[in-house]
Amino acid sequence: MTQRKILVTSALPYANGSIHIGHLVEYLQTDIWVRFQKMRGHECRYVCADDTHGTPIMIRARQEGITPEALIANSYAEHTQDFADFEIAFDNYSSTNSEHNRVLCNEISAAMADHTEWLPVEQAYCDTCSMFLPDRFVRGTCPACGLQDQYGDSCDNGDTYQPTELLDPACATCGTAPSRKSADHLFFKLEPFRAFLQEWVPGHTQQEIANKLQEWLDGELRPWDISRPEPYFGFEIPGHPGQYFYVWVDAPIGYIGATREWAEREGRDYKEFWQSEDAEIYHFIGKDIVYFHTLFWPAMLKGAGYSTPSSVFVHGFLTVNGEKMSKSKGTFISARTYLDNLGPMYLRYYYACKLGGGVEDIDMNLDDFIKRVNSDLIGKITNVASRGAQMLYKRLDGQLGSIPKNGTQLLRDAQCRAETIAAHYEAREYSKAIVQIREIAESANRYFDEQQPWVTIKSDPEAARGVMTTVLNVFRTIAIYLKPVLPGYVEKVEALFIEEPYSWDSAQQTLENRAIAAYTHLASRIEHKAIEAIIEASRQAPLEPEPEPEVKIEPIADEVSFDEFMKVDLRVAKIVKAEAIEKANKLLRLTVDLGGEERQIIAGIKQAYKPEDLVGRLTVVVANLAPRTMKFGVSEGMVLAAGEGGAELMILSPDDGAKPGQRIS
RNA sequence: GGUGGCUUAGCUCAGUUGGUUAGAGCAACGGAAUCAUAAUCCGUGGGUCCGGGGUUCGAGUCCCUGAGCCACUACCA
Repeated sequence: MTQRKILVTSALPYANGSIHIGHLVEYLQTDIWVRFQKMRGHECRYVCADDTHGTPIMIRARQEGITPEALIANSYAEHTQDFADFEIAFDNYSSTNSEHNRVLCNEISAAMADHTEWLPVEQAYCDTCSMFLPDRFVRGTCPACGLQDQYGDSCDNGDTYQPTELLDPACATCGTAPSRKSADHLFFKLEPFRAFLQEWVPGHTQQEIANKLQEWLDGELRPWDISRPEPYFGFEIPGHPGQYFYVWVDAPIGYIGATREWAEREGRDYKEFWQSEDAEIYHFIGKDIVYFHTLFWPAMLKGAGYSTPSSVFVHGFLTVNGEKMSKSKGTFISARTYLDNLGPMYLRYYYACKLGGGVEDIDMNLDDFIKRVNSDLIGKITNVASRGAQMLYKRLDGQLGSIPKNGTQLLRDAQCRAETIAAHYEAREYSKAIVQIREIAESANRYFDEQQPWVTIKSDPEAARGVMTTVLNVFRTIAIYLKPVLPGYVEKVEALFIEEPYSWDSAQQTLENRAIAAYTHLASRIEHKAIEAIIEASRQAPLEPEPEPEVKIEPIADEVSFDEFMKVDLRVAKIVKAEAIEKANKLLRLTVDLGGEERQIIAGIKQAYKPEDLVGRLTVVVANLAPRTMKFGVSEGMVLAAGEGGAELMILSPDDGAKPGQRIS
């Protein structure tokens, strides 16, 4: 077989949070694939890095009173430790905030110069917040139709416009009127790559993904804004002080940066992988970042004269017990919490059992997790070694004999599966590989039972030795097939047989007439209490992990005079009718009594309140707000509520005694 | 509402381009075994393949339609 040269990446974890078992689906899927390729004798390099730039890192560091550099250093230490403890073996784990990466960003943007251009963008700028306001952060009146309080780029009637054309614009955060400020932004022109992408996508992504991408490719490919003005934590663009590369530019370039760092350390050239016909490049990613990896990224590489990915492998998300990971249910499990209670092999084995080559979500049912591991990995697989090796060591001097006639077929059957299993690994159909492996273990257990060596050892020890020799050779074959999934476990197997690290071809050898080492315990069952401890610890874990910070406390708005305040007419209202708007995800249609007058109000509180729970309640509404025409009718007021939105919304209630229609002042 | 995806045994999942009687593991039940850190083996039961229609000699598989769930997206004045 010719040796392939393969570069593999996993998506870069953001330096603003801990690794959790959802992330691990990807890193374990990738690690298994890489280990498999290495066992096959190919040159396969696995690189990754912390993704360190962008606004959230900047804000978080500010909150913690440390520099962004200190923040990402902490994250780096934590992430690399978690990965190492899960037996994830990177050839290099870097950081996007490295000098290598900065140099590459500059080189690549220079190489792409024909495809990029600086265009002045007049953008809203908030002096209070000292930042440019993205479209969504500006609200105002539509210049085309006069609708009030619209987003910065389009209104509900479908008119589109520039944020700067908006009448009465206001910063969505602090409410002050933004000024207009012009800044140059760097744009990457994607449209010229349409033909390339049309051709590239189908052969380099999974079918499902290609279908989805076709939607995008059928539409307009707008230029991509790839710079951000300061303040921004990232790489400043050469020759453009105060301008930074957008985080989604330097993140994927981080793949190259990590390769370059590795190459330098090893005395190699990163171009062997990134500017060569001979090498293959594979990106493992989650389905949430398909867009960046299959449109912008290949186009960027193409434009800058680099190799484009051989394939982008997309996987689904992890659910736990059939639903999204949840902090309150204790299923938001960090890598560290898991490791505090269980060894990495169990999760590696379980994910391997569940993973296929598609983009479907996988579910980790904790009950199933325990059963699957205990019955397959311990009961079936490890038991083969345990019952064979212990008897041989204790009662037959630990000496393997020859494979007897009754064992040749069994062993040959196990060995013959090598290419089938290899094909499954190659196609990332790990669950199918595991099924094969489990079948081998079953056949070995069956053989052991049929031959009854525990009986024959008394009358014909050499017959028993032959059975043990067969069973242990079969087990050894299983271990070789399992090595990409369970590297730590298989190291113990290599020690048991006193051998060098296995390659895929090792499965074709037969061990006869030689000694084995004393059997050491390979794996224990998962105890229920370990799972309970994990759940309990996850429930109590600090609420730090995933998305942005926590509760955002907005700055107090600018002072208003009493007269100005009195312009807002707040009234006690009684909700007399409430119904869900079928076609909307978040909206309820309320009818409120304002003391003799009934109004219809459309409120975005569907996810937080059931209509029937609202009927009869008193609450507070803005009564003199201009009516707003929506898709589902006119909303004649606004119900006041606090909270982050979604299900996290709390509407206001007056104390007992308030009457509908009374003014609040 | 739009787009894409999913729905097969109590649980987790296989089911090639349509082709005998729809499979596996776990769980359940019955039995055997006692070498193995309670681990094994044999057997049994268990299914409206989400519902409805259609194409076909033949549909879990293809087409239409409905429902439920998931993701992205729109609606929060």
